Amino acid sequence: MKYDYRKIEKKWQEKWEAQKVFKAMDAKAGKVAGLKKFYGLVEFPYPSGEGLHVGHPRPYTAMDIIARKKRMMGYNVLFPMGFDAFGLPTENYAIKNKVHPAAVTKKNIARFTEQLKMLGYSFDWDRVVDTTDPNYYKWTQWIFLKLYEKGLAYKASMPVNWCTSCKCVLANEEVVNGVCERCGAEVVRREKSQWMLKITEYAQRLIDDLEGLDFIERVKIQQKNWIGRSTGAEVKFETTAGDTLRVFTTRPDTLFGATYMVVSPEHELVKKWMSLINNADEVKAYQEAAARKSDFERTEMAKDKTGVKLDGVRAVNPVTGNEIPIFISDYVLATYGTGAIMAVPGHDTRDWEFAKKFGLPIIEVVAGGDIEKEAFTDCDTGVMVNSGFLNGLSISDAKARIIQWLVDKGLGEEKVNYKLRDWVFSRQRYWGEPIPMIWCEKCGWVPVPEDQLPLLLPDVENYETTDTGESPLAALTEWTATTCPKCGGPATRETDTMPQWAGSSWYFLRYTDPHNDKELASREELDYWTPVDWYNGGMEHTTLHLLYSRFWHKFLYDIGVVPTSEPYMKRTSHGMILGEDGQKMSKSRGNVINPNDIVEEFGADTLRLYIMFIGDFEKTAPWSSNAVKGCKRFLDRVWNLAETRLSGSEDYSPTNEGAVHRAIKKVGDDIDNMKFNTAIATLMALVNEFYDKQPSRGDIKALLTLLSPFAPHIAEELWEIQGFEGLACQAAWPAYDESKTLEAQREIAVQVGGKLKSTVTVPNDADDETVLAAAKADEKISKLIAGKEIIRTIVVKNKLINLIVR
RNA sequence: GCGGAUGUGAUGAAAUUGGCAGACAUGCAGGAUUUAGGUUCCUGUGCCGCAAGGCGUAAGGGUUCAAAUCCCUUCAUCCGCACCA
Repeated sequence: MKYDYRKIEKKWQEKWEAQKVFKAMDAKAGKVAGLKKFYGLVEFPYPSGEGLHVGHPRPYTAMDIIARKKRMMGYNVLFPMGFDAFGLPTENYAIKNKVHPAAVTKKNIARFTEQLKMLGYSFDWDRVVDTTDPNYYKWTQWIFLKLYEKGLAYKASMPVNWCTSCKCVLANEEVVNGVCERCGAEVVRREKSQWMLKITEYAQRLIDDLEGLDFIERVKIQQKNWIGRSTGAEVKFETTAGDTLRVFTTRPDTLFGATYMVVSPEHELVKKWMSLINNADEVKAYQEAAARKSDFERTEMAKDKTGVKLDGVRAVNPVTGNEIPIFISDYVLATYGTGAIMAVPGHDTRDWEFAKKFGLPIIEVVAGGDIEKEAFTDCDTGVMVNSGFLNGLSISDAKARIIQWLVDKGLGEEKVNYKLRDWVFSRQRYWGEPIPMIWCEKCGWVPVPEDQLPLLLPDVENYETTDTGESPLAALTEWTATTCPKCGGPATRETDTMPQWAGSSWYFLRYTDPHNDKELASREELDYWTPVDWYNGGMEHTTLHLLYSRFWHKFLYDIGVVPTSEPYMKRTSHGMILGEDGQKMSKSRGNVINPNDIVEEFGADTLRLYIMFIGDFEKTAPWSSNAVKGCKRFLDRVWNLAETRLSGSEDYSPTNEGAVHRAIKKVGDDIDNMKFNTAIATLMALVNEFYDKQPSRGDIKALLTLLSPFAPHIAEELWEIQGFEGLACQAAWPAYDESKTLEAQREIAVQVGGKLKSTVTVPNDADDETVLAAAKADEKISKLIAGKEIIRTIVVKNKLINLIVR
């Protein structure tokens, strides 16, 4: 009989579904059954119109293998799937084709579901979550109201990132190299009134709590870098205008070397000082030029420092008492620190460049470098000079000393600063969760009462965005016009919607209790299932979704909704799949691989196997059509071994026993460590072994059990042919006997003077004397050491012997 | 510039963490069976050499009985952040 993967795969997918084999038990049932729980999570996809990409199966198959193994080990496993369906591509498609985004979404989800089922994933399909479902986004809105209630959501007018193509604002995290993360269009700065979430309030906890988590190191590092904690001091400088200019510095020790100051072009004090400034026209021109530039342009110009001196206002260095000039310049960012710096050209590269260009004095306050040539920025060596009471101190002592001095004089304090900024949370688009807020002239912003949630997204005629920076919802006057929940007077609704990242910030909680209409999930289910034991997802979400969802989770923990302060115990990340040409897959390059084609030609089991065999799970890997064939060939070989029912007992055969035990150990360990490629190599080697030495019925049973997480359909079919009990996917994961994994005879490498010269075979765990005797008896070795004295012998048990001769 | 990685056959990659480099697969070569062909099964395949043997993990140096693995220098590639005070 032929290995008819089309028939087999469909047959078993239907059986699994009909029998609800992968349904997770709820908390109560799980506790009654006395099972340990395992919550394995993959990032739910955005259901795009293109359908499943070949990149999707990599993380999904990996976690599917892990989930399947956990079930076989007797865990109550929650392995859910859902759809992150709000977002721009669907909206843009809807605009272009004059259909409702909800209809497009429905169609896309149906397609994705079909494709995911085609690959045989063991998702619990009864728990599907769709972020655009009002029963779901009701709770997304509810969380927003809670954030507002606790003062963590606020509306503020500020310069924000504006995507010129999407025509909406972007969060900081969504701007990559000055362009829009999603569409690649230019991002410019616009002053807009936006809903903001105070993620900065959680900055320190988001860093600190990484400590106890089993996240891959690069995720931790990237999050820490993004949050960007730095410690230093805030220092107050009096100005001749009679006010105070505050700066943040990480080098308060260099205060004596501050010879001028720089404020960002947007700094509020500049407006205040304008009447005192003699060169106001020049200053204004510089401000306008800066405002016109995009962030990208501003950084591009960075190499060449520009700026204008504020003629008429000066600051006073608090330690020296000297009056020093103030400049405005692009190189100081309005959004970091206080938007102003004290410039220490002797010990900061940027200040040094600026001082050179403008002919400002450069004073050495830390000895050890040559400030004539360049700024001396080393913080570890060097001794304070030209610094009054700091002279002779080390940098770290000087920091402590000056901070104490500043505190005593009321001129400053120790300060921690973060690069992280608050999360811009409004989008001027249609296809997102409406922000449940109402503007009342009398009462200000008033939240939509909880019992009126969900605030449904109304139907509109036209989803087209406007360049005015308003959401399409703004045109719906009959929807926006409402009454104030507080005073009953006329009021208008907020017309912006939430960003794509809102729905995904808590979806993993909903999976634990997806049909609950009383709360976002019951506390019992949350207590049982959370935190997520293992979450795999893309590196590109490290400073977006992953950070946002940790923030929301911490907030929900603080208000007592969830039982843990962190959502995910373990985070791993997969590498990207490139095209055969080694380039990123894209339609324009024509190197896109469609999973449907592979399944059609080779079957889902082959695709699953190949995508895991392709290489190190964490690394990017190019697609190879040839290697796919190799995996199909392997499954054909498996099929040939077991296509007719074997007779005999279910014991391992004496000849294969060692290999089987070794395979059980290796495959199990490899799955736990996501080394799927070597796990599959082990299975291939085992099959090769079985071609050499006739396997018993028990050998085949072991093979099918180990294979079933990787290639579940063929394993199930052969399991049935062999007449083994139940389903392969419900079989117990086999145990191995350590003593049986060892071979009776060992081949030992024999080195002379550290170079491999021969090998000898000795019994397992042979003692040093036996090995030495065997080595000396070896023909090649005896020749080599003849007439020489062995001055040293090194034996590594079961591995090698090294003879040092003279 | 800062931070993080990575560099092994023709190709994708292994190497129990300092102990026989190249498992497993692809490709290629030869053979067998079958015979109209992305069939199956053997065998070979790091490089030089007829061989004995020698040389090999980006390059160079070091530590060690022993280095792909540890240390130093250099080069290359990738990723993240980027005037962050």
